Parts: sequence; structure tokens; C-alpha cells
Amino acid sequence: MPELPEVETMARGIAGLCGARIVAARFPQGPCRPLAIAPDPTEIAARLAGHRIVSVARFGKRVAIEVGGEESTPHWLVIEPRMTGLLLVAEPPTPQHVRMELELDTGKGSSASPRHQLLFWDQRGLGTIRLLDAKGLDRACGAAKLGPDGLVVTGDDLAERLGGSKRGVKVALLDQKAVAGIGNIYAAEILHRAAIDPRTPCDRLSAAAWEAVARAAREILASAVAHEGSSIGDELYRTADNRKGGFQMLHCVYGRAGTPCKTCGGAIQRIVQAQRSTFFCATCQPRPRSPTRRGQTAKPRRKPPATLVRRGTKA
DNA sequence: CGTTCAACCTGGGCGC
DNA sequence: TGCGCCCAGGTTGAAC
Repeated sequence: MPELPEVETMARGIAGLCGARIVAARFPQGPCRPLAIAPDPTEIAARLAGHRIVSVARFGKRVAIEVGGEESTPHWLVIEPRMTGLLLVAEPPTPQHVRMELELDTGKGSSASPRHQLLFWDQRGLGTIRLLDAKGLDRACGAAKLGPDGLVVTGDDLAERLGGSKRGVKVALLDQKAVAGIGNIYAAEILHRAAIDPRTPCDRLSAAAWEAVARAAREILASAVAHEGSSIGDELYRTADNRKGGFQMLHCVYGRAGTPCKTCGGAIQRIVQAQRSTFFCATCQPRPRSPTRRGQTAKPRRKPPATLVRRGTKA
């Protein structure tokens, strides 16, 4: 669920809490095993209490909540939602998966909304919560860890970081050190828009192709942010105030195996790359032409461009 | 070194 | 109805 657009939506959804004072921080130890929390819950709670939320930022798929007091050094509460984590100001889907609860005083505690809270809810418990100083923040979210953000990535960025790789381009786009924020859903959508076969080895892509990938990434991610992310199927993902995202309606390939491509009508294919599903349209995203550069005899091309009898693949 | 893979978890859906 | 298996938006560190 949470890739760049969803995490950005979460961050925007809690930005209104800037200035609020943290009255208390709780890390419920329910029947579910606790997720990774560092330092330990007791210490985080002690260090958060009484401080204010100063700012909210996103680094790739992480949210960094800056907290500080008047005379204390700033710290950042860095939250990684991973697969099922959500930042909520609304009531949680289930009480037992609430991993963190910040009780807040916004100063505007009118009778209309007497109680303010910020929750981290995580069904599978793969998410993480860390309280870091400036150095720790840089280690966790700095340039050594995360590449350029997907909303602003350029063709040159991608070519420089991935151009020499033999990995399939879809697998490579999931590498957060190459470009930050792209996950399994948006990697598929981006390559469909760029009209590139997800299995294409990175070192076969031209500068123009990287430019197309980067442009598609910026456009798809910006559109997904505008639609507040994707809520698919099990409808786990919600905005901070408990609304579904809307971008799933605009998915062209993800989760659509066997259904007609919105562009050409051909059947969307599902394959597995690096243990994860990849969706694409074999017609709109053709395999790249064999690089018949000088001195290299053209390999025996695959024969039949003739009548392609594309059978609808069943799942 | 680059790349692959199992592991971390819960829960929904499916086939038997 | 129940059981076992497979699947899922991500990341890490060990193993090739």
C-alpha cells in the first residue's frame, strides 16, 4: 500500500498538527507482537512527552515528524509504514493493531473536537518507528540511503544510477537508492506509460528511454498524489482522516491481469520478477529491439510478426 | 562486487 | 465448516 503517493498523502494529512504539543505517547502492547521501535517504547515516550510537533516531511516512503521543545535539540520521529502501516487522526480500523498513539494538545481543543490524536496503525506489524537526532535522520533518509525523489527524478539521474545494471528495469525501479518512493504498483504503471517492457535489462536502455521512464514517473506519481493514492481490493489504505484514495481507478496494468489494456485492448499479462508480481501489456510495452550495432551480426530474430493470435491468458 | 532470496508478520481468499 | 496453501503495497541481511 504505502508507496510515495500514499505516504505523501499521509504526511499532508497530519501536517495540520504542526504546533501541537504531545501530551503523552503510548505504544500499546496488545496481542500482536510489537514492531521495531527504537529506542525502546519507554524511552521514546519519555522523550516525546511535552514536546511540540514542529514540522512533517516525507523522505521516500518514510514520514519524518520533527519534534522539539523550546530549548531542546530537534529530533525526528521517523515512521516507515512498510506494507500495512497508516498514520491516522481518525479512529483506527481495529483497536488491536494500533502501534503508537500520540495524545495531542492543539490549543484549539474546542468542544467540537475535544480530543486530538495521532495514531500509527499497522496490521502486519512490519512497519518501524524510530526517534532520531539530526545525524540519525541523515543516516536513515539521506542521500546515501535514498536516491532522488520520484516526483522530481530526471532521466540523467536514472541513467547514472542504473544504466550499468543488468537487472530488469522494473526490479531496478524498486531500488530506493536509485530513486526514492517507487513501489510495486507504480513501477508497473510507470513502465506502461513509458511503453517499456519491465524485463528489459537496464543496460539496454537508451538515454531517451531513461528520459521517458523519468517523465512517466514524475507524471504518474504526481497524478497519484493528486488523487490521494491507491486503495485497492482489501481497502486497507486510507488517508489520515479515513478516506479511500482514488488513483486505483486510473491504474492501467497493476492488478489487471487478463483484462483488456485500456490503450490497445490486448490482455494484460502477469509475470513474476524477483518474487513479486509484475503487470504489463506485451503490445504497448514491446521487448526492445536487439541492439544490432556495427560489428555485431544480427541475432536470429524471432520470427513471427505475422498474425498474432493473442489468446486471453487466464489467471 | 552485484544480484537473488528467505524472513519478518497478519489476514483474506481459494480449493479441497 | 475447517484446514492448508498462496497471495499482498516493503525492506533487510545472508547467501549465492
